[in-house]
Amino acid sequence: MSRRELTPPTLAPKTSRGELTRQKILDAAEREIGRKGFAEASISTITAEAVVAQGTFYLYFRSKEDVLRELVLRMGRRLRRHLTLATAGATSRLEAERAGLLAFLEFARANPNLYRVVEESQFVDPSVYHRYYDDFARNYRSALVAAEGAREIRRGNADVRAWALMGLAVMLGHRYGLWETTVPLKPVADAAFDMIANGLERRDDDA
Amino acid sequence: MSRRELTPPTLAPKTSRGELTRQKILDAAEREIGRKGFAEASISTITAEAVVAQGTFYLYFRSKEDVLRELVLRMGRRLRRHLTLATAGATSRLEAERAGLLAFLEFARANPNLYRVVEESQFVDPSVYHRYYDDFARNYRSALVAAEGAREIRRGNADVRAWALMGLAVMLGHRYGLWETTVPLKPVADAAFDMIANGLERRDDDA
DNA sequence: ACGGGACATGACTGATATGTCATATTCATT
DNA sequence: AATGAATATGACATATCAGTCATGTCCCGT
Repeated sequence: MSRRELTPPTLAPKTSRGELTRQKILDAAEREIGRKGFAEASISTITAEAVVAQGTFYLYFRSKEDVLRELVLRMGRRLRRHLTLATAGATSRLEAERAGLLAFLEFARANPNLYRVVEESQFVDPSVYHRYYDDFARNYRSALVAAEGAREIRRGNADVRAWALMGLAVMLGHRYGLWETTVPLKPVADAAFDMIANGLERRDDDA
Repeated sequence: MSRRELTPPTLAPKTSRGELTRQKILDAAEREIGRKGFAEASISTITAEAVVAQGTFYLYFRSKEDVLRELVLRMGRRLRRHLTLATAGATSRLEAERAGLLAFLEFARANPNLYRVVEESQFVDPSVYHRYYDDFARNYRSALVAAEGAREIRRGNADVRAWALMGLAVMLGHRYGLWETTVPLKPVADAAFDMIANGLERRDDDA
């Protein structure tokens, strides 16, 4: 499809009016792609939804792929902010884990379109998708390593753990955030957290 | 795109020659879609890869979506067989868990194309994707419930656990099966299993 | 060895979407 | 109120692709 990366002809808006239009297009794209998927959402659908002309699109984006990349970054920023706020009061790594998991599920349910857009980016531009998760994984990893150092959690492979925990959250977000949109999220997060914290293996404490 | 479901004109092959051609097309589609993604893989690309004429495609499939559905089913069958064999010798649920996880990662690394096809089905036909995971989840759930009954594992929400474990495996399969294709899988599976079985929380046993 | 159902071909049509471009409008600045 | 840079328009040329169809080949059963 699009090959060259050199010389962005216009791209970044120079006035607040331009910035506003760019945002309108991004918002429309989020809705359109989230609803109908990347393939079905055409540039003309998006610009119609944004109430701008087709040509206007190419003032700010080089292609449909380009918008999607931008949307993945947007999702990363928003989710990060949301999780930071949600885990701010946590007094330990495990408390942060419990709160973060619930917050993630709530975020997924509140932002189904963005959620789908990120998942779809995997097939449109694997490198942004990769980077998206890598960023989260890096943070996650450091948090786990720190908690190990503070003797809050058992020692283990922090990398594998970080990715495993992300996968767990993503699937639950899918299932209970996008599919089963009515079941209460708290019990789900609690049940998952129980497994994360205590494991499946039976011990002597419980009957 | 395609709307009506009634009256399949030909579809199912009546001779072994036909069945062979159908398989050639399915194999080609698996490679093409796995490599280039659903959008980029055109019918003509697929038939070229399969070395049959374009029209032949429509003897056995109604659309590109149709092939994808078939490929998801194929993945389900193959993976199920693989996991059944891998966990056959396990003497407990947790042993099955450990073996199954490793087997899954190995399967993902050995079948990257099928793996991607399944993930992409999510955006082409959410219902098959949903069903695919639902089938696995149902089995998983019963296994967990049975293990609870046999007092092998702690009691808990089997549904949430099943989906959480699937998500964990899927993400690790992605990361260590498709992205990091050289790191040994055994340690990854072991590390993940350790978290699943024992949890993150520190206990009195370990120093 | 021939009749007929199954299978196979590939050129062609219609529909749709992308990205361009000549032209028009806005608006801050002078 | 004139200027020009930034922004906006929408018709259109171009490309691509899905699905059809008239025609032809294979091969089993008799």
